[in-house]
Amino acid sequence: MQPKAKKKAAELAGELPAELTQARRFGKTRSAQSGALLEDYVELIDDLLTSNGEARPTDVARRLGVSHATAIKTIARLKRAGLATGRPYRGVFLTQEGQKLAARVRMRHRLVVDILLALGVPAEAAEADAEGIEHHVSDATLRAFAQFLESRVPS
Amino acid sequence: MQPKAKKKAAELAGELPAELTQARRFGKTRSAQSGALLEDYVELIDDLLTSNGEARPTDVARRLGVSHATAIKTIARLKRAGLATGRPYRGVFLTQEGQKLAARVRMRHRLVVDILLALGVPAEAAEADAEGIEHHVSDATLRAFAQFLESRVPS
DNA sequence: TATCAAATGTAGCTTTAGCTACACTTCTGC
DNA sequence: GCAGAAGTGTAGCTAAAGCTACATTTGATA
Ligand SMILES: [Mn+2]
Ligand SMILES: [Mn+2]
Ligand SMILES: [Mn+2]
Ligand SMILES: [Mn+2]
Repeated sequence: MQPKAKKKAAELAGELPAELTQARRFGKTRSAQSGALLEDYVELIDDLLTSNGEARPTDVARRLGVSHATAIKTIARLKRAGLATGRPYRGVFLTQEGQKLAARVRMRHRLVVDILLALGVPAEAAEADAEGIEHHVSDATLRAFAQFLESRVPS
Repeated sequence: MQPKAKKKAAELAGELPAELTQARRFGKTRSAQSGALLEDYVELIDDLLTSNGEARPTDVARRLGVSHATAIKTIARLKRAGLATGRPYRGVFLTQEGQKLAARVRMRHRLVVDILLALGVPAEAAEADAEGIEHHVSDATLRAFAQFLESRVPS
């Protein structure tokens, strides 16, 4: 049904099929995406705990721009995932694991914003785009970003 | 329930509430994400049409690493959105709108990969991360990327 | 031309993420 | 101490994106 001549040649040459490579990349993107929401929640809850001493579902909801019912359901998912704790009507807290994740996520967020600014992206666009981009930056890419920023003349 | 003194001062100073700004950013990220899958499908279908002359659901599925049933359902969504056409058992094609989107998406994808490479990200990480990052790059950021690459010494 | 493998499509299930509407606590102010 | 507002939680809906299992169509080939 399809011409296979070239494909066979490539496989014989030891390359792994391009389709598999592409499928693996898309798969990585999908799993990064499935963690993105939890990352944002954890980062935000940590912010609220630091600045307010408490993190209430309503505050989380307002900052994210979703209904409080949605926020509460996602917070339940955080608890199931072992990232958060808290008793009914008593606010949300982070487990140790949640705190570790929050720290990593915040660091990565800052680094992404800094890179965008260094590339000349306007401040508001940098902040807005970083909110989505951050979840798709691998460790290897993160290292490259850090090194690039270090190697710059600091202002 | 919360101390409001500082907040009121900021509002009186003419700043719009930080919560709203943050909520708007998260909202942008959510809508970018909801378009991401369609963008990848359209780009991939265009690839297949160019290289094979046809785009079959099975090929789309294999390249994306999902089941053919999933691919078919998403392709139905593309048709509903006016991006694709095609009759049962006869392959998928792109509408004019779909072709225009594919062109934009491919250009943006290349630019993101190029920027990552320019920043010293290893090739495979650049390709993999770009697959997710691309969907969160605004026009303003895209312009900054293009300008940054132009202003480089070309090798 | 009849067969049969591959491709395509359909059905039905799960999880996630959003919403509105309603019910129940908590806490503040009087 | 109580009333009412604010916050929290639950129920029930939709749509997306994934899956497996099964049914149907196409088309290559014997
Ligand atoms: Mn984010
Ligand atoms: Mn963030
Ligand atoms: Mn992509
Ligand atoms: Mn792409």
